[in-house]
Amino acid sequence: MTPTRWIMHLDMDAFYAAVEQRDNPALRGLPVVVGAQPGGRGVVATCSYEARRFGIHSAMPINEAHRRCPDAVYLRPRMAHYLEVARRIRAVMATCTPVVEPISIDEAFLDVSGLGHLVGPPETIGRQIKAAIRDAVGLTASVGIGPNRLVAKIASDFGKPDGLVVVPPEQVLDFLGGQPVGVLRGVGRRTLPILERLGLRTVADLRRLSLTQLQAQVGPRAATSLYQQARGIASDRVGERAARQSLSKETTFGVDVTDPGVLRDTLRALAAEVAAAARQEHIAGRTVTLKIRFCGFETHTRQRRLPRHSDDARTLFAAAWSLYEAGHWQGKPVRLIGLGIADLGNPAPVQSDLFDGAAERPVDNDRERRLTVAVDRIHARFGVGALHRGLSATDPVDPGRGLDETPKIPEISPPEY
DNA sequence: TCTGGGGTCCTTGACCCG
DNA sequence: TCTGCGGGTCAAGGACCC
Repeated sequence: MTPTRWIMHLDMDAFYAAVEQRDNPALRGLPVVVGAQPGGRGVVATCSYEARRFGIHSAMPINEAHRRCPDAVYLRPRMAHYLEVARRIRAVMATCTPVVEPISIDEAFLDVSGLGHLVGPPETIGRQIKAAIRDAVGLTASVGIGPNRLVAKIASDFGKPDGLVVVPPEQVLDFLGGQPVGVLRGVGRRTLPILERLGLRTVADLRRLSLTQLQAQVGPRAATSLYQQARGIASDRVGERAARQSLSKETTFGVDVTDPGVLRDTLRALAAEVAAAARQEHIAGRTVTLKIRFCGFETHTRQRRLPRHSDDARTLFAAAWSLYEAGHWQGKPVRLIGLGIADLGNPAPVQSDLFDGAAERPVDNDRERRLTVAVDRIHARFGVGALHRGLSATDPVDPGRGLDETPKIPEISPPEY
């Protein structure tokens, strides 16, 4: 008989907001919203449980949150600080079990199957790790433990905040059956109304449908996934995260932009960021994607396949800019612009300017560095977002548009969170 | 309500080729 | 030469997640 696997899902409670409340006792007990600043464009990254009582939640437009609770404390995220706290939490997890798979900054799966004879039953393991995290960083975590990832994840959500829920194998069907269908992976804004229209509100309801019936409603892939999840069938593997498939950077303008010069400069800066990140990870992209969003949230993507893998900012920019020009969108107000690479592989040994007709040439790391330094200088001097306010992320090797000139700062607000 | 940023995966349609 | 078909690839969009 196969021994029971015990998979733990650990999720920090209202992580960013909890860190802020921990660091500043004056915020404790108050509604705290971390994300964009009210008045601008942006959303709630996370909020304290006090704020949730006003109906505020993650991903809600920040102005809607402000309408619901104007007296809340609105804070910008301090990502570097949260990452440091997360690093300490990971260190605690690593002392518990070597099999840890971080999912995001504030959650992870742990395989605790082998700890029974060392520590005790799953409840004891969960209690110990929660206490260790509280001792180390002064924050609460919610823990779910079950025979697989699906059950562990739903269990940790179920117990929030500061929860500890253990679901043994024999109770999986009962536990899942009472959950709303929305807890299943893949049931979101689109799929939920389809299921609700069929009168399927709980996972137990979903189990009444055959696989064929489900396929007719949501398509073959989603149906198979939902069919299995509803019966508690899911992976119990915990390990390394899958290799990265793509890498991208995008930015939303404070006010829609029509000036092609601003779009061009922004795209150039994004290409530099993507290239720098790619180089740091020793990867390169064969496919370049331009993402563009107009007013009204009309979003388009355009892709171009390069002759070879590239991590060169000029090559990425040239490809993306050619896609923009080919789109015939000139003059349309742009809300967001982004650049990404996919079809990842190793950087080609010799880079070339694939789109500007230049002969093959080695990577100009120094030029790349100068461009990055230039972006940093603009940010340091005029604040992060200066580029998006319309200040040119101009090529520092171009003396005609030097950084030491007094820049014009158009009345465009910086991008929100 | 008017919606960030960075991802993954899936579906669909166009196109090419045998 | 034309047509149909199926498979592979690519591009675009969408759904979803954190």
